[in-house]
Amino acid sequence: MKFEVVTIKDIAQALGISTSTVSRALRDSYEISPQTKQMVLECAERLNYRPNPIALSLKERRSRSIGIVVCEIANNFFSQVINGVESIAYDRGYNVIISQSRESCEREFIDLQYLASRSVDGLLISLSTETTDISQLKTLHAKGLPIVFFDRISEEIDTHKVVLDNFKGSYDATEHLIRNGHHRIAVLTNSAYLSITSGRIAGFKEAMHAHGLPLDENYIQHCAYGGMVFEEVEEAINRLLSLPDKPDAIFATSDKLTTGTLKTLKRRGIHIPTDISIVGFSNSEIAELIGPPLTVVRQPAFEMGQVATELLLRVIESKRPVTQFETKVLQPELFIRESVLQRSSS
Amino acid sequence: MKFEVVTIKDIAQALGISTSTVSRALRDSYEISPQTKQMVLECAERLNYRPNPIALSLKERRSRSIGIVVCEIANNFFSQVINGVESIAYDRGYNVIISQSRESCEREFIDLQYLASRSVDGLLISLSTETTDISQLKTLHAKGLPIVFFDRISEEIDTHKVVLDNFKGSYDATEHLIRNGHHRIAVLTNSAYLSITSGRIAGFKEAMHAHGLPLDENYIQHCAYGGMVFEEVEEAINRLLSLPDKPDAIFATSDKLTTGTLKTLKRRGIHIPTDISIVGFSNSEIAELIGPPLTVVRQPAFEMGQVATELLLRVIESKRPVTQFETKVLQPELFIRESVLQRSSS
DNA sequence: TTGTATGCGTTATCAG
DNA sequence: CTGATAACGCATACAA
Repeated sequence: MKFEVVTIKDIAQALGISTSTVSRALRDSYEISPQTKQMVLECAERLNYRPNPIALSLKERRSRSIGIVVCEIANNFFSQVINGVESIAYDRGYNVIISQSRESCEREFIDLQYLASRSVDGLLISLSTETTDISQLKTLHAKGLPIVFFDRISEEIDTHKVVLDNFKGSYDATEHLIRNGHHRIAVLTNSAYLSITSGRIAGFKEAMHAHGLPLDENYIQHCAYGGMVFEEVEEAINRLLSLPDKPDAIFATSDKLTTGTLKTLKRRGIHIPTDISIVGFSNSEIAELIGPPLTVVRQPAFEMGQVATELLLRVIESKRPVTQFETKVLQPELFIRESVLQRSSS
Repeated sequence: MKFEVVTIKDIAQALGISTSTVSRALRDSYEISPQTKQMVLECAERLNYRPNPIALSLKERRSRSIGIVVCEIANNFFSQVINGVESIAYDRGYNVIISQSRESCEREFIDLQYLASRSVDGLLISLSTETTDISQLKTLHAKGLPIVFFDRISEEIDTHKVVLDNFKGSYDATEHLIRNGHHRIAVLTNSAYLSITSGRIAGFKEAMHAHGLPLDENYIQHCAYGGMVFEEVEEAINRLLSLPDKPDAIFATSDKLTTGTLKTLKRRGIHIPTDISIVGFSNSEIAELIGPPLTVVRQPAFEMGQVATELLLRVIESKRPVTQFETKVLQPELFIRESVLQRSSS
């Protein structure tokens, strides 16, 4: 009951020639006569022949496919990255195999194992929140698997990286709040172990410092699962709102955290920006649809996917082992909208 | 520079036994002595042996992977479906290969070709808006590839199908608007060629009819790309709002169309529900975050993915060709919220 | 209980 | 110019 497929052998048989001749004719080898080529091509067309990539992969030890591991595809930032990846990969004849870690290092481990065994020619990865041990990636990389990190990177592996200027994104967002008269700015951010977190916190702190504002560590809340679990956001916000000196603005440092913040505030009946001002990293349409259109830090996700893929394919297709690696830094953009209350500036 | 992998041969060599013995030991065959098994297993562990699925696929003509084609992953409905699919597939030892058609039949064609050549053991598909010719799918199905349609199906192929009760979803949504005193209800819907569209329109019409309300075809607007192109939604809404007898409510029949509607209204400064009431199919959080939380028809997307996968695996793993196919109908749920203005009922 | 030989679809090498 | 053969990694029918 398996479905029969036309192979090179069928063509050979139909034409009474050898498989090697067929193979060469199909690959347009110079050592095949025009007539034979013609004949084979026609027959292949007629029988609706399709080369079997599995057999090819086995033989060539390459699959013309690249793997991408993200924490979640139901996240605008990552789905935009994937679109960017596909836009480049398809043009270059590569297929993209998508895996989600769902922020679990266990799932990430399984995904990687699968992709590796699936003979992907290269790997794009943005680490899961949980990941602390990247020995598996190191092993794969050491074995020669080209890897490009994007967004959530690891410094422990020397390879191409594509990141956002997290510091600047946060600095700008924070400064925007400060300029509008906010002093008690809270930050909702990812696990401190994620590469993106430190830059984002540093940008925030630096902006506060530059404007002579005090820092209160209670105003910095981490969400272990980056907001994938809604309750953690809710609890973090609740902690912030029950501080003796309640914040007058919240800065959420990721798409998911921004959404979670909005959801929590909505549920609690807290109005933006009259009750509290909000700014967040966000690539989703939500930002535009929320009460007053939300001021957001927009990440060039599509471009990040493209750049990462370009780098990866460059490594994959280079003859010699690549030893010089770059870290590309992309610039986020602050879209200023009405979600920040303009107070009398101090 | 390719990365060397441990094969069954390496184990055999290391142990001075034959590859077949190793193979059998690894598969825990009854004809291998416990000592040998032990030895092989230990050695495999030590050498970090990983079976090569490519070789397996080639040999067994199966890949233990299933393909899923959706129009877009950046769509909550579909990403939830995918999560449902993965939840079942992983437990049963199958991997899921995700493809997006981006509502283009050309991309869909390429995706299918890829998945088929990739020897997926089965296929889950929700057709693209553009697709009218399903001969490729028919061919694949005729060749024995198990296929399960979900959401956007085709009646032209006799196989398992999982759909939503589109009629009921629309009927309920429309009736909810009517009960709140709305008479001039407009519908924003997908291409008439999509399987889901007719049921959704029929449910709307039937509700209107049951409540003795007149039908005006001008109130029914189709979006050729189902809202994937924002402009088409904008234009459709503009057409509706410039009708001599402006609608007092809009019913959007898909996640994407609901979002597009909200975005357009926001941009035009039209307020919900004071200026116009809105109800829509939606699985995204947006519904909860929008101005007044939006009344929505929620589709059991995760469940749909699960059910479709169960059916597909049943076909894949059945020994005899399956001839009896079912069509499962899942029930949507109407979440009533404040997005509909309560008028004095007529 | 274990080893040998064959084939899955393809291409590369080596002979003609 | 074309054909036979081996090899990619694995499982299995057959032999021992």
